[in-house]
Amino acid sequence: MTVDLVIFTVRQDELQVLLIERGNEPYRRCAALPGGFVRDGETLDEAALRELREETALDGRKLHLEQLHAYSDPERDPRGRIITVAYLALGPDLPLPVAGTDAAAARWMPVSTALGGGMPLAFDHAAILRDGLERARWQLEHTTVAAAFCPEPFTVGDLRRIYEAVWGFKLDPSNFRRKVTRTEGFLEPTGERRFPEVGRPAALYRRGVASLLIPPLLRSSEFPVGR
Amino acid sequence: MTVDLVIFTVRQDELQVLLIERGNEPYRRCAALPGGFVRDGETLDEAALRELREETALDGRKLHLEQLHAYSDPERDPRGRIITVAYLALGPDLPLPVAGTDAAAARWMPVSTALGGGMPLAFDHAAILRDGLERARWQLEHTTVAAAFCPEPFTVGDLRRIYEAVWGFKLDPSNFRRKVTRTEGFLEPTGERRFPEVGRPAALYRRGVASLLIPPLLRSSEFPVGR
DNA sequence: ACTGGTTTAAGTCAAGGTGACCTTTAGCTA
DNA sequence: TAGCTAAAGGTCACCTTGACTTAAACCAGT
Repeated sequence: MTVDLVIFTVRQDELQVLLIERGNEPYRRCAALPGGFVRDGETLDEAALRELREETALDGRKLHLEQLHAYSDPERDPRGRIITVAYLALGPDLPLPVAGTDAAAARWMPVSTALGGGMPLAFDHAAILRDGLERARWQLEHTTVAAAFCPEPFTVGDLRRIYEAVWGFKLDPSNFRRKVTRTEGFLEPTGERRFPEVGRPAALYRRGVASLLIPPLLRSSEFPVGR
Repeated sequence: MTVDLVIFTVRQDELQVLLIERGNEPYRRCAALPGGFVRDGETLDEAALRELREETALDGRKLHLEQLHAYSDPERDPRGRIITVAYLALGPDLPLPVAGTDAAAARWMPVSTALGGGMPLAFDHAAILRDGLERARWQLEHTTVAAAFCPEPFTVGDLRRIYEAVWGFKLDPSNFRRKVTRTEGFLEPTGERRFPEVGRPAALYRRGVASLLIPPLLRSSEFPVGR
């Protein structure tokens, strides 16, 4: 029984996933999702938080963490029948530990690269990653978790770039602003402003108390093709 | 490692759940969700289908079946640490097996009764049932699974009564019809009609190919209170 | 054959959200 | 000062929604 983590962040306007290089067989030196065996007396949530700490040195309290799915194909692990429960974690672009620690093999990688086929992932981790991506896109549409990607405080533009990175297409800045600012509890104004290199200063916000987006952010029947 | 099944149906305009009476310790003679241990070489999906067959004699191919959540509290089973993966199954009001079989202890029971506290459920099955109910309500709003509750062919009124039973409040028949008939791929007309005891005959439909409701069925910000 | 009851089906309309687009504001830089 | 950029705010046609009304189709009772 193991847990595996699909940890997403947005860096350089691109959705990235945290991968480790496996140090042991099977799939030694192959890229994989962080994870490991569940210990006795531990819940799955606790195991996911522990692996997060051990393998990536990220602070789980700063991340949105939710159970994704259980994977149980008897052939999924050559060592034998090992069921894994995958977790989805969303968080801001956090610093990774420097070399020398357990988690030194952890790397951020664009999701498009990881799924591109150039470097296969260990086990069924590619399928898990695809499921995680699908869930994340759905969550952005129907909940306010997108704010979990933004280090506080953040601007409406920061939030919009999260959506654009995860969904893979541009949004109208004006309509996006109207939508998120009118959604009660999505954004909590701080009163502060951020002065960028160029352009008008932007108001800064914190995450609000709302968690559901009703109605969803997009009402169009389909995402643009080729996303 | 076990699987447990939250099997919902709508009978007598009420959402009901399939419960069994446990024959073994622990929680002997107590009501519980059907389920059992996963066998070697079996996926979780296969185990769920097998338990469905063994314990309820329902045909899994006629049901909508999806993974719900994994429950892992070390204290959830007095026999020791047993992780269970819960499945949600939605189906029409199917006949249950007669006495004499393995599944004779299976009974449909209104969800409101099962969660009412009058008869506690075994293990953490009350919490699992609550999660299943929440998921089912969400699914009805955002997908077309409600049709899985209806034996084919069915009428728009049949479908509306499903929503009313699961959500626990009345819907405007006229607006409901407009919504579902305009949703491409939700309903597939058969050309037939059903002649009820009283009232105008209703057109009969089959399930369409669509699976997502975009936008969701309700756009109101909240369900009526006290649902 | 008519009337009343019941359910399906279709129509009306004001209110409000959406998507596309435009204008103004506020800061920086050359 | 002009020019650039991004934020912030405004306009408007179109569509959906929710509440409501009207018509249609069938049955039962008189």
